[in-house]
Amino acid sequence: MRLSNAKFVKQGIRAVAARAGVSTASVSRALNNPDAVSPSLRARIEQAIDVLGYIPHAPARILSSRRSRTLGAIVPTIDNTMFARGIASLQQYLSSVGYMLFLTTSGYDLDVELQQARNLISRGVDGLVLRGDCHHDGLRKLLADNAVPFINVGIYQPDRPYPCVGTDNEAAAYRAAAHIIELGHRRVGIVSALQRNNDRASARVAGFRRALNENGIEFPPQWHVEVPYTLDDAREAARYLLNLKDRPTAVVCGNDVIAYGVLLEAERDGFSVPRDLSVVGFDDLDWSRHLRPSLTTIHVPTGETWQRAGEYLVRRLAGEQTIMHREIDFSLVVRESTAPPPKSLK
Amino acid sequence: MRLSNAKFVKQGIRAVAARAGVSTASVSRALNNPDAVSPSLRARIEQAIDVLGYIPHAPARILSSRRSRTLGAIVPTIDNTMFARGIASLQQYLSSVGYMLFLTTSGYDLDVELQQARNLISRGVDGLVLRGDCHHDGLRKLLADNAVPFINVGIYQPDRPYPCVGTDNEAAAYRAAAHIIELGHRRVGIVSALQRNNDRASARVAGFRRALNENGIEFPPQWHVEVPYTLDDAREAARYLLNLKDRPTAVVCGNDVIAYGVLLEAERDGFSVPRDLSVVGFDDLDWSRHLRPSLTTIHVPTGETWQRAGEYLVRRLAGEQTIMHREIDFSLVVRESTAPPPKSLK
DNA sequence: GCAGCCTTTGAAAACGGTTACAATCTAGAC
DNA sequence: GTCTAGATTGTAACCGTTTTCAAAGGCTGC
Repeated sequence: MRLSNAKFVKQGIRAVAARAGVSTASVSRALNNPDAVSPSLRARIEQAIDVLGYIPHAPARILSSRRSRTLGAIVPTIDNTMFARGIASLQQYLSSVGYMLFLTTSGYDLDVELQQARNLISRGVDGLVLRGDCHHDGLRKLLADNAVPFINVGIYQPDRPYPCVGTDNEAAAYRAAAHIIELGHRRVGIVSALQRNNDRASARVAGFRRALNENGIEFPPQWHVEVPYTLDDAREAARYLLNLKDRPTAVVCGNDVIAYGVLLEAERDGFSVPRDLSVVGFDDLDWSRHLRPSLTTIHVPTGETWQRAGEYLVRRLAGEQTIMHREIDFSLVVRESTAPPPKSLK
Repeated sequence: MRLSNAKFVKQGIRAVAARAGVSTASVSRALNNPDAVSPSLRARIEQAIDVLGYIPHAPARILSSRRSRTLGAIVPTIDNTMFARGIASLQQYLSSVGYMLFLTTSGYDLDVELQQARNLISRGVDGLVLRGDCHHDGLRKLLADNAVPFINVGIYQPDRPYPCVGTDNEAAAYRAAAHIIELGHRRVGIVSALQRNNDRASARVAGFRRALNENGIEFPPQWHVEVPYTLDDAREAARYLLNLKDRPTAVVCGNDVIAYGVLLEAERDGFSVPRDLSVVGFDDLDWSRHLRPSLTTIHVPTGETWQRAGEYLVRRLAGEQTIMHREIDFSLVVRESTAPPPKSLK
């Protein structure tokens, strides 16, 4: 049997309304648009809310209003300083504007990414933050079909029809390699992250290679190694490169973790950096300037990048003007790990 | 005007039902409890879902069923390897059992933590994962009032009436200090994390001190320094300790990042570790074994800890038997950064 | 004192699912 | 062939909000 008598309502907005002697509509208004109710009513409602310890039920709110004030983010993994950093900034920004963040991970698997996107859309997110522009076709269709705003973060691709914000990885990598070349190196190895399903990693490799090409530098294929995101793998790659009978005098790395691994292994094998070998990283993690030798690397403002991604979506959802492609500047930070090549190997 | 003719329903479960020629109840059943509908019906429904690209609307589902299959987690920050690790494990586990995770951060602020909890409860989470047992009184009340299951992770407190899972930080710290004492050190400095609103950090300090006390070792107050979670601060603390005219011969650290800072600064100031100074860390981060000298530290199985926290809540929500206090074993990992004290300073 | 306009408030219909309950159908027991 | 228990399906109320629409109330200017 349905109880229609308000006195019996024990919780929810109806209880607040009953207690304050107003309608549910007024309570809702007092919550969402305080200026729309008279001060006296508002005071009564606020008191009732306090007394009852009323907490609005977000799912009901979302169901009714068709807006969740929640964004979704899909990153390959949060167990990577760069992503953790970015997510932290994004979350902080979103919470400052009253939004929440639903965070999921894909493990660099495009199918999983699609699945997670479906999940998030099902959850009612207002928009999606994605990493890079390497996605499943089904994901693009899904986003289009459901009219979900999204942005690709960590890349800069002004020619593509999708919104993005990030640094131009290709150009940054080019800059890193150019630095090495300017120092006089002609024998340059590359240790990159895995390129599969990782357009950021591939763009960096492309940048390295373009710099070598444009300077007429030969690049034997065995001087390029791909490794996962662990120190052990990076060390192994370094060991391999350094023990080649025709070894490179410099190594450009896909990220700082790899560079650190190369640094460690070089020292272990008796090479002095930068005297015998120059090493360049990419990302400029916190500890890179503390290393001995400190690491020459590309500084990428991760926090800013992710915050801007959030800003883009929030503004778009508010119907404001937005910029589709936003470039975030990188910078080359020259520290101790790079120097001219040893005379003997020049 | 209300459209009652099913043919006009364009989306949602009613559209699927119309297309498959069944009731919404059957569609719901096919989705949530496939065995409850006949195979033929199920097939028809699944086909309709496919054709329409139907995605269930989670908020409606939550509203109606009063269950969200979502947990909330509040951590101080995700910009800390240990938390990132833990969250990653938790999330992976939850997704394997069909749960989602709402992640928020408190920045070590109890008021913010309370606010975030309110936020998460409002979002309809089925349970909450909290860090430690240092909470706002309002949070305890909130959890009790709303009957929200929760668990304190990263600590082990069998005497408290709240569920928890984690290592016994006090005992682990005791073990670390005992190792130093066993090596013969009598002059031991402590560089801990900030203890304010961080019961994990305080428990570690307590463990260090108990070990010193029980061995009758004097501990001048100026040998204890507290620092935030950055390399710079740790280095500054080390500089201070090492330049004391009466300097310690060993430093036990609240975590590996601090220990790394101490290592760096010691080397910079011309001290050789472990010959002139022994250093012990806590956490055993990935890179700790790669350092030179590699770091003696307490290994804490973070991933397992957080996964168990998830398991606890999931089981509890399923009405299964659960263990309220679960201890996760730590272990002392002895590496190169510890040795007997120099004879001259013994 | 009254018409007309704004502001404030309330009644009730959505929003998109789940689920209690009832209705129907099937098969086995007698 | 009838009866009954069990399996399958449908009907419709309900979850807790928002929001449309209309009604009521308060002012202004005449």
